[in-house]
Amino acid sequence: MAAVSRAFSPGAPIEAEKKKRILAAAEEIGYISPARRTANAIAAGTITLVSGDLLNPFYPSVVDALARRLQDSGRQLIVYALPAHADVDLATEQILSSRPSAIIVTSAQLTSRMARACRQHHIKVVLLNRVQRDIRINAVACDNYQGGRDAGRVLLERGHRGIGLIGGVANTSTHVERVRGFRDVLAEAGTSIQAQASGDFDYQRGYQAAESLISTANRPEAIFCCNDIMALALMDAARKRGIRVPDDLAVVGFDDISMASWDAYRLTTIRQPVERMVQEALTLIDDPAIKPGDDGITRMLAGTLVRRDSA
Amino acid sequence: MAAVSRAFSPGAPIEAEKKKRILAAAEEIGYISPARRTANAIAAGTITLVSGDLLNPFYPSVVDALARRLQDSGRQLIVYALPAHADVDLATEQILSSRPSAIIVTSAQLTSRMARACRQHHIKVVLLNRVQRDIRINAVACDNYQGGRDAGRVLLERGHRGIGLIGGVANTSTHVERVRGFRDVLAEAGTSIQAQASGDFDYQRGYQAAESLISTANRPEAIFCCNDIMALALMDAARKRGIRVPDDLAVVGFDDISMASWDAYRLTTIRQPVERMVQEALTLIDDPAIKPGDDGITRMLAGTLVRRDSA
DNA sequence: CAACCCCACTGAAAGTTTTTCACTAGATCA
DNA sequence: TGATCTAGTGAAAAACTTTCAGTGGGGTTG
Repeated sequence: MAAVSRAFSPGAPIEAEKKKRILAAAEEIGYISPARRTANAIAAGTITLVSGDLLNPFYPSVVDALARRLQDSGRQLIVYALPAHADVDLATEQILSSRPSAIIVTSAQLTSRMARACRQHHIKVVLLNRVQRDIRINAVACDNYQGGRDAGRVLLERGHRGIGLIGGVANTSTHVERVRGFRDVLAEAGTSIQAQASGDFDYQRGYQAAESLISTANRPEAIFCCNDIMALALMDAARKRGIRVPDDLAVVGFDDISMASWDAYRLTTIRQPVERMVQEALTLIDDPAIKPGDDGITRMLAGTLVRRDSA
Repeated sequence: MAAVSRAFSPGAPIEAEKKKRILAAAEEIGYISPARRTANAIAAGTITLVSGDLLNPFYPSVVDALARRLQDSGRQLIVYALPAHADVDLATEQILSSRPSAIIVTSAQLTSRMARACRQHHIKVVLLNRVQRDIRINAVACDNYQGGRDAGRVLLERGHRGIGLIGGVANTSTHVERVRGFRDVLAEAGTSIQAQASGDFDYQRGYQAAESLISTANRPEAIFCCNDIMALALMDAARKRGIRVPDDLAVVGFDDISMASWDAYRLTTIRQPVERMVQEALTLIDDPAIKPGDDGITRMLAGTLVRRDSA
């Protein structure tokens, strides 16, 4: 049928109504036009990474690890950079238009609309370094709760009282879980968070949050920062005021970005196993037993406490 | 002819020799199979970035800027991560197999073999932050020579004698030009580089190079580092030895990565105009007057001296 | 107001490309 | 050594796209 061919050729002259009916019928019987077939074949070797925050050094390390692994298996990595704090909806159309075999979302909020669209198109989705309870979706993350506990334990061990917290973006699992673990371990020791500020997971805001915490009369003796960038900002803010780390102020971060090991900081932090997280994400994607429509599987990997000099 | 169809279908059973003859004949008469036509159409909206050093924070800022711009024009960014110091040849096959409309190479050595292959396939290539004299190819770069001069001028202005240099990877234009500009401006002032070490453009090696320079009896009063990461390493090494910056040692870097502005460093550096470099690269790619086979056009953009506290 | 033209859309038919099928020749293995 | 397998083949069938010659509004002109 000529009309069918026309329905599948973008720009061909065909009545919108008829085209819609043809497309619907095609969907029904599972017909795929040859053009789409080749497009699918190409896209099969392609994985899209959607990242919201490439300027935080943690995420480039993810991009790097992912790109290398995909290259090893002859596949390609498409990178989408979202504006900070944006959810994925904005780019849904564009991301789906390339019909990748899978999408990895990191540092960004997935929406149920997008999740539905991906299921419909049989595209696997894996959240990396995020877990979302509102949507049933595959996810790989570091055990943020345990990491938060470890951070708390380090600070308690050293006998600190007056413990503060610099949080990240409130509605992210990375923030929520880390804080929950931290708070729980303090509670078990009969204490609690004395002062708290939000640093939005970035340096500038982290710096502001740090200042607000350490400029008060009874400033905390120890502060847990929900990621390393904010911890480094805190250390910078402390240095500026002549507050010595760790003597006057103990600092623990989370991620173990490369700067954390630099001499200027020597930050004690929880290392996320980036390589293994990427590997797990690809395992979820490559496992044929896991279907795009399946319920969410969450793979939790343990972080490692890295003791340096800041706590 | 069935054989023709098979010649164009990857994986179809056909003798290699026959396939080659068919493809050659097709090339001759300008025949393109429908499958390849759709493949080309898809690839037209795609640009491949080949990067050698995503772990240096300068390059993620390039990825970010590039991804955003491409998204705005409805295109996609494929990222290839090369092992450090590798040339592009390793990945040539894989990179070309996706037939992107253009390739942007940053922080990696292009080979003439790859350049030839791209020309053959009508794929535009732009070098970003690199210039190669051995190959006629389009390039966009910051004016590294002028940047080197600016760095030298800053150190001379402050009356420093005993000026040192920490270089990057020796055979890169970024290293060569920056050093040349730096050396020239010193020579014009009747002085020269007193001590020099190579830091390979990365933190660890930069740290080692820094130690070798500042642990000598008559250590330099001022050091120019060919990129920011090495400058930060130098500052860390200096701090460890109790050498105060800028009082005992002035430091100038190059790039203006985000950490350079952090309170721990406040590094004086030459800012590369990343956004404009990316924009220029895309202009070169999108300008239909510039053909893939053309001689290399080099667009040089001025860097900006950013004076902070380190010099 | 009717004749005319233009245009988007169409099915039939022609053209093109892919897939299937039946077969062959060489490689592999018990 | 014979059975079996595999990669490769042309012919034919099937699938798909493009061309072509309408067709029937909707507007425009005489």
